[in-house]
This record gives sequence, C-alpha cells and structure tokens, in this order.
Amino acid sequence: MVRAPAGKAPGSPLWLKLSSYVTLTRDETAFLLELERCVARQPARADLLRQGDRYGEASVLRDGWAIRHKALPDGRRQVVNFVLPGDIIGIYSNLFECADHSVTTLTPVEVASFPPERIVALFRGFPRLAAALAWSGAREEAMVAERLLSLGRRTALERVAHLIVELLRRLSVVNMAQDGHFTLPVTQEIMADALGLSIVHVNRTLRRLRDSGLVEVSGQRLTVKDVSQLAVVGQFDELYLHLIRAPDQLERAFSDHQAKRRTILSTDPT
Amino acid sequence: MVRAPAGKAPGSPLWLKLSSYVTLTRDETAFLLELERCVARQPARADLLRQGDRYGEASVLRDGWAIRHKALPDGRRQVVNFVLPGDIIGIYSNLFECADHSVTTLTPVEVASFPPERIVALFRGFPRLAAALAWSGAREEAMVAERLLSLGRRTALERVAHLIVELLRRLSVVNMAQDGHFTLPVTQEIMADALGLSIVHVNRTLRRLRDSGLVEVSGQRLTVKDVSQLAVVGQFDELYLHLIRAPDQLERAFSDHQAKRRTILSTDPT
DNA sequence: GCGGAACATTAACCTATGTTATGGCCCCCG
DNA sequence: CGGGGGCCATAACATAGGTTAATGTTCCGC
Repeated sequence: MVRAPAGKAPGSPLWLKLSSYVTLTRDETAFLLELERCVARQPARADLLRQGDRYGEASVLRDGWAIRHKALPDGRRQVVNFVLPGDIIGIYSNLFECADHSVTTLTPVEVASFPPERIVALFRGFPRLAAALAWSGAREEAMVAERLLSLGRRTALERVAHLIVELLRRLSVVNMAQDGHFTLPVTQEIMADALGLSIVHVNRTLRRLRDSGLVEVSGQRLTVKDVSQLAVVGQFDELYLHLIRAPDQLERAFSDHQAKRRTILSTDPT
Repeated sequence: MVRAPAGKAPGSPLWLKLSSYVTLTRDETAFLLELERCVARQPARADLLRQGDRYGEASVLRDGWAIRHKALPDGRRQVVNFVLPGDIIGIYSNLFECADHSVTTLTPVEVASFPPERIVALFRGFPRLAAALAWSGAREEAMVAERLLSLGRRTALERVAHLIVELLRRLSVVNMAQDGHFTLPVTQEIMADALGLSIVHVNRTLRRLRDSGLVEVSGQRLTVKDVSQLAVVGQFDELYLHLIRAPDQLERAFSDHQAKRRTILSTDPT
C-alpha cells in the first residue's frame, strides 16, 4: 500500500491517510500541514477528551495510541475504537454540544490541535479534502459496526481472534507492523472493555490462542504465527476495512463529475 | 423541535432533517428536491442493498422502515441500526468498492435513488449541505457507538429498555410518535438481532417490562407508560443523540468563519 | 371456514462467560 | 534492597442468557 516517506515533510500520518484516497495538491497539502502546526505531547493515560465535557479544540493524533470509549454511570465501560496516528479527535466539535465519549491515551502521544473553525474552512475551500475526510469517517463507522457484529454475534474466541487480525491489518497499512508482529500497548483490561468480556475471560481466551499456536505474546510484543488460520477463527472478512479499492476512486469521482454533469442534468424530464 | 409541514413541497424527511442543522437556502433546497426526484416503491422484506454487492446507486428513504445489518458467513446476523425516513443509504457508494452491510425493508417503503456523482456535486457546490451531511453521518456513528455500549456492557433488560427509549426519541423528532406510543414494525427476531440476544430472551425480557407496567404492547403498537422510569432502567443518557444543541450551530459556524479567518491566520507565528 | 406460515409465548435444561479469590511476576520508588 | 502497585495467570464457583421444544395466536390465501 502507501509507503511512508521516512518522516519527511508531508509525511504526517494524516497526510498519508488522506493521500491514499486522493492525490493531494500543493494547496491541499499546505492546508493540512498548517492544521498540524500546533503540536503538543501528552503522557500515557491522559484524557484528550472527556465524555460530557463541552467540546473544545479538535486535534489530530500524530504519534502513539489512544482509545475512544464510553462509560455508563456505574462505571462499566466500553472501548469503541482504537485511535491510531492519522486519526482525528473531535472533528465535529463545533457541531455537537457535548462529547458523548472520552478519548484516553495508552502511550505517550503527540497531538496537533486546531480550532474547529478550520474544518468549516476546509469544507468551504477544499471539497476534495472534505470528501476524503467524510470517506475516512465512513470507514471509521464501518469499523465500529464490525465491532458491533463481534459483540452481538461472535463468541469470545472469535472476538479476540478478530481483533488481533484487525489490528494487524490496520497497523500494517501505516507501517507499524512487520511480518506478523507488532507492539500492542493494551492491557487485558482494555481488551476486555473493547470486546465486551471480563478480564478473566480475555485471559483464558488468549491462552487458548497461545496454546493452539496461533499467536505468541511476550510483554507488549504480539506475534501472529498463522494469520490466515486466525482470520478463519475470527471469521474475519476484510470487506469492512475497505482497503481494497481501485486507487484514487475519489479522484476519479471528482473528475468524472465534470463529464457526467451534463448528462445527468439533461436526463431531467421536467 | 422541527414541526413537519403537512407533506408539502420542501417537507421531505431529508430536507427536514438537514434543515434542523442549517437554514437551507433556495438553491440548496432545489438541489435536495432534485435528488429525490426519482421515487420508487418497494415492498416489505426487500433488500435495498446486499452485503458484498458492488455499490450502485445511492438513495434516500422517504417513507417506511428499514434495517441496516451485517451477517457472518454462518448466518448469524447483527442489526446495526434502524433506517428511518430522511436517512441516506449507500451515500459513499462511489468511494467503497463493495457494500459491507445489507439494508432490508421492514415495511413497504418509498425510496428516491440518485447517481452517486450527485454527492460529489454536492461537496463541490454546496459546502453547507456537505457539512450537514457529515454532521448527520457523525450522529449516526454516535448511535452505533451507543449500541456498542449496550451490547458490550448492558444487561438484557437494560438493552431492551434503552432501545425502546431511543426509538421513541428518534420517532418523536420526525412526528412518528405521539405521547409515548408508536408503531413498531419489528419482530422479536429482529429485535434480538439488534440487541445481540436470542429471540427467546427478548421475549422473556419484554415480558418483564410489561409485567412491571413500564410498557404495553398490542400487535405492533407499543406504548411507553413511564418514559422516565424506562430511561432509568436502560441507563439512557440522550447525550449521544445530540438533539440538544444551540439551534443553527452549523449556521453560526459557517458565518463565524468569515470573521475568525483573519484572526486565525494572523495568529500564525511563522 | 380451513390449512398453513409467521410470529409470540413459555418451560426445562444447558453452557459460555462472569465473579471472586489467590498467588506470582515485574518494575519502580524510596 | 525491600515493599507496594499494576498486571498476568489460574482455579472454583455462580449465573445470565442460550437452546430446544412444545403450544398458542393471528392472519392470509384459497
């Protein structure tokens, strides 16, 4: 897929992500760089956003891991998704009154924050970026929907296997995994909250996977020994990640538009 | 909230929904009406979209109920969300290769379909509409995330109660519920698939709710006798529906933009 | 008005997963 | 170098919810 230029100028994770949907122009690139100008660091276990708070700034995760999670009044908690570099936090902050979820770091992170008005500017001035953002939002929703399928209809073993394959895939795309192994800064407690299971049962289930030789774990290092087998166990169908697509589909949509517009309008039977 | 003009011209559910985010101009209204020009009917239990199929047209549900659902190869199924009038189906069809979910009608419906290029046109020519669409997409994702919390961390009783309150709220906004009662064209099987439970257990749970006098059911008519109590049982916190917001927040965002642009740019410390 | 399909209801029984409890390991801090 | 906190591991036991199966009910086509 996309190869990460070794940390150089436009190689921010957000830039990388969006440019896998459209080829970015110089102007668009400049706009994105400007967005990420104001960089800050946060330690692990810091809340970047707290459920119920008024929304403030929006930000881009540039480095590190975080989780998006929701809690019930009595403390039960559900991890909605893992936030990886290139993901945006609170993108619609100016449209929603309060945050309905929290975002908490799992590792030390680097975030770039910007005033939400920038998003409005983006919608006005950069329709292709806007569409790319909408695209990535839709993909994110697809991931949440897939997790919903897991919690609703997969067994514990299937869920764990599915999550591991999903993370492996997502991390591979951003060069954070090499041949089946990656760093997983996730305690079993957090995994439990992501999978709707108890800690103990996550532990049991992980053990089964280890015993059957499908994965190996040492500390935060996780190695998948047999991806295809693990994918079978987890009933993993990567449709939902929408990784397979004709390159530059959005690109083409935008240029086709000129050509097709006349046709469409002339079909009008008024 | 928004009162539905009695079926007259701009009163399409989509128009209504979007105009609760921004006050729509004449041009924008015209564009939306044109979108919904090509109307068709479908019976109950018809697939409007099938998981794995190549995406084709996009469409707007104008009347009736449908469900968005995903299935595992072995037939287990999860309902992701209920599709109500004003919701768009397959909005990003030109960006994704294949559908990762199905959409099936629960009642006879009226849908308007349009070529996906129209969405591109919309992003180019109507940034405010684009933002409104993004907004409603984000709200939809928020609903899926809340359902995820249900499946992961709420008990069966809580889930059922929560779902009923959610539907009541959503239907009230579009004038499809009056003082606590509404028509629910949903079998217990579908409810089970939405809540990650078995049919039998949905039945048991519904009975508990009836026995405790919180709801009444007769045929497809569902009456909530005590909303606030039911909301307590379901740990319902309507934050996620994002109904409470300053009116025309998006509106304001768009006009503020002009004013703030200068300030933001001048902050630039280059 | 009869037969059958689709759906709701209930009971009896079973199992996947949750709970509670205990011990071990590792690492950091004093 | 000793102690405590966070995390992992396992065992024993408890239960929410799943499964199977049998019976009703409603409605629709003929």
